[in-house]
Amino acid sequence: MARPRSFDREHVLHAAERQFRASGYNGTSVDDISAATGLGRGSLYAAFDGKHGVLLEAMGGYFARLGQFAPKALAGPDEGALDRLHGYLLRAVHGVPLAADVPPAPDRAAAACFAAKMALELGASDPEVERLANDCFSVLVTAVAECVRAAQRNGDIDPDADPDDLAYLLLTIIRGTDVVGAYGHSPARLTSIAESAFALLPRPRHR
Amino acid sequence: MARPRSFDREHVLHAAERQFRASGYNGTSVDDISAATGLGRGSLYAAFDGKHGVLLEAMGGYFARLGQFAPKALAGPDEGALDRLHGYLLRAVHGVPLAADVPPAPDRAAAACFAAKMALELGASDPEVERLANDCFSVLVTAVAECVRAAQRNGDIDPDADPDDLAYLLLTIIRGTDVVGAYGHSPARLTSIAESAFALLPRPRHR
DNA sequence: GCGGTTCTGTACTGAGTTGTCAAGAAGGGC
DNA sequence: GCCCTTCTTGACAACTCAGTACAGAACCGC
Repeated sequence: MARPRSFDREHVLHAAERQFRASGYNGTSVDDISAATGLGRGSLYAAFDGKHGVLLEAMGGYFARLGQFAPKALAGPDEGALDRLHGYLLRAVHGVPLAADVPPAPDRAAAACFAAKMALELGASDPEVERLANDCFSVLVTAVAECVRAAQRNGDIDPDADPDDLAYLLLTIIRGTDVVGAYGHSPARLTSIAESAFALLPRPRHR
Repeated sequence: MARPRSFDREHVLHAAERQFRASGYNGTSVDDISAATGLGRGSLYAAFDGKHGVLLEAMGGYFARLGQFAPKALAGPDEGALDRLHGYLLRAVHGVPLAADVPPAPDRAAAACFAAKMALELGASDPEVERLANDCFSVLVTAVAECVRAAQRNGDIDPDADPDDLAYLLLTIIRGTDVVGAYGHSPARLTSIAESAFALLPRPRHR
């Protein structure tokens, strides 16, 4: 029996995420968020807990999104595992889109993994962000490692290789393209890096 | 016939670099720089051109430092090239030190490549920084590619592999560890990533 | 349609920010 | 030892920022 909220919480967090990813945390003011979301300051402070609260919740939403889409892109039958890995790698080096159906931002630095950008900007001075960011990374590592195991079962990747080590390495490469992309390199260069990485995957020895 | 400058320009840029790398660009105020360098505001604005000018000059110094030390670590006779590459990789994943004789910062995010941090934080909105950062990257890619070529001549790396592609990939991995390190992963994990990458280098096919 | 509760927008405060300026200090040439 | 030039210092004004408080609007149940 009270006035209902007039905004969509997820939509607001989405807009905030876009802003943070475009301008960084310290480069974004509450007024920027207010303008991007259309919400007044009062509502922002009531619904979230100020700027930092918005960041944490936006990162939480990002984490949930990753946890939903990455496994979906990588999980499946053993036969297609290597192909899925290939496709994932090729897509991932071009950034993380805001939503599944929109292309990543044209500015590659703004398309970089939200968690990566925040973790690198805020560093160890913000343990909450560091942990959330690491959670995002772990979800991806787990999904990739599972896909590697599937490819191994199918005889496409050397069974002696450690799937977790391989997953860490692949994710490190993907995060690296966030940085290399920020230097202004062309998408073609990033694709080339992805292909080089894929070509070096350890194949089974015989046959 | 005028009063000489009482501070060492390089020393000031060094302190500013440390500050920027620790707190990011937007997270660093002119007062922070002033405190870190011991210089007053007036001197800062006279000697450099405000905060942004200090950043550009600090990045210039960083670039010069890279251009001097990275080739020194990687260049040499063909025989030891693979070993040098291995050693470089193992060191690089733990960050870029402020000077050759000091260890990288304990906070891995603050030890990340200066250029990488600034490029990712400021993105395409600051073309000068983007270009300077890319210059830093290019110096490293060139040095690594040259070392790969030396290893190829020595029969330690598959001669069919493209040394430039390999160098891009290796540098992407190193930059990736800047991000993964910022997530809070242990140095041991970063070392393990470096070793995995090294193990996947394409070796010559027959013997 | 009325009351009560919650949401919304805006104005305000105090702290922190950048860039400038003027007055004083310091050193070299003569 | 004096003068001129440059450097240095600290203070200043204008502005932006984060967070708060208050007044008004909207909606639900009855």
